[in-house]
Amino acid sequence: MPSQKGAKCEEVELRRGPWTLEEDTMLIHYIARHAEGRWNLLARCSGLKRTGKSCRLRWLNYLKPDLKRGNLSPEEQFLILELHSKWGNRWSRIAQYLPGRTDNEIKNYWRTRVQKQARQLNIDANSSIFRDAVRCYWMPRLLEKMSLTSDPSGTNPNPDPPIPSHPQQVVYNAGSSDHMLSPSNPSTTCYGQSSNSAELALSPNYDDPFFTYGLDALDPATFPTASDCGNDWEGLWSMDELWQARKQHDEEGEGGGGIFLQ
DNA sequence: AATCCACACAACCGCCTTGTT
DNA sequence: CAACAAGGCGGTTGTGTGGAT
Repeated sequence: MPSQKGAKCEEVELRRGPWTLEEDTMLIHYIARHAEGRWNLLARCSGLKRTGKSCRLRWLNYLKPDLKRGNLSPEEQFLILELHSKWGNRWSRIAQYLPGRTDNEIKNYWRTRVQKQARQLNIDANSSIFRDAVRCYWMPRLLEKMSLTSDPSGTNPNPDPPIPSHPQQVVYNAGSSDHMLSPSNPSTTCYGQSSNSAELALSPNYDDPFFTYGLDALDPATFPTASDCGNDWEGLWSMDELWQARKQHDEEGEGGGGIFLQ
C-alpha cells in the first residue's frame, strides 16, 4: 500500500468510473486555487486518484462553470447540422460555435439522434442522400421550430433557451416572409437571401465565412408542420416522409432532380 | 411486479499533434 | 533533429433510467 505521504512521485492505484461528489469538489477547489491546465501535475498534486486526462475530461465536460445543461435548442441543433455538413466529425471545432456546449455533448447528440435516423432509413449518415434529407426536411423543421419558439404571442409552451452569443449568434427573423436569417452583428451567422436562389437553394456557400444558405428558396410551408408529424424524433422528421422521399429519389435516379438536389 | 429494451450521456481508450528539452 | 511528455480529439464503451411489454 503506497502511503499518501509523498504520493507526488509514487504510483497510486488509479480510480476509474463515475466521479464522486467528493472528487468533483476536490477538483473544483484545486482548479480554483491553481487554475486549469497542467492536468498530470493536477492529478498528482490534488490528491485525486485519477489520470490527468480523466481530470481534464471531467472538468471540461461537466464541472466547468459556464457549461449549459439541458436540451439543445433548435438554434443549436440547426448549427450542429449546418456545421457538421461543412466539417464532418470535427466535434471540438463545431463546439466552438456553441458556447457552453462540449464536443462530447455534440458528438453524443449526433450519434443518438442524427445517426439513429440514418440507421432507421438504412442510409449511411455520411451519404449525400442523407445530407440532402437533412437539408430538405430536418433543417427547415428546425427553422420552423425556431420561429415558433420565438413566437411573440407568448403562446409557446417552451420558453426560449438562451441563444448562443459568442462567437456566433443565430438570429432568425420569425416575422419575415422569406424565412431568412439575417446578421445583427459581425459575428452573427447569416443565412441570407441568395441572388441565385436556385443555385444556392440547398448548398451552403463555403467561401462565405458564415456560409450562407439560400433558405428563402426552401419554403417551409411546403413541408408538413411539426404538429403534422407523428412521434418521430422531436416531431421534426416523419419517417413516412423520409421513406417517401427516398423512394422518390431512387425512382428518379441520382441526376433526376426530385427533392434530393444534387 | 418483473423483465426487456432503447436511449442518453458520462467516461475511457488510443491515436495524433504540439511543445519542450 | 530526436525523444519524450502533455494535451487534444474522435471513436467507442459502460451504465443509469424510463418506457413498453
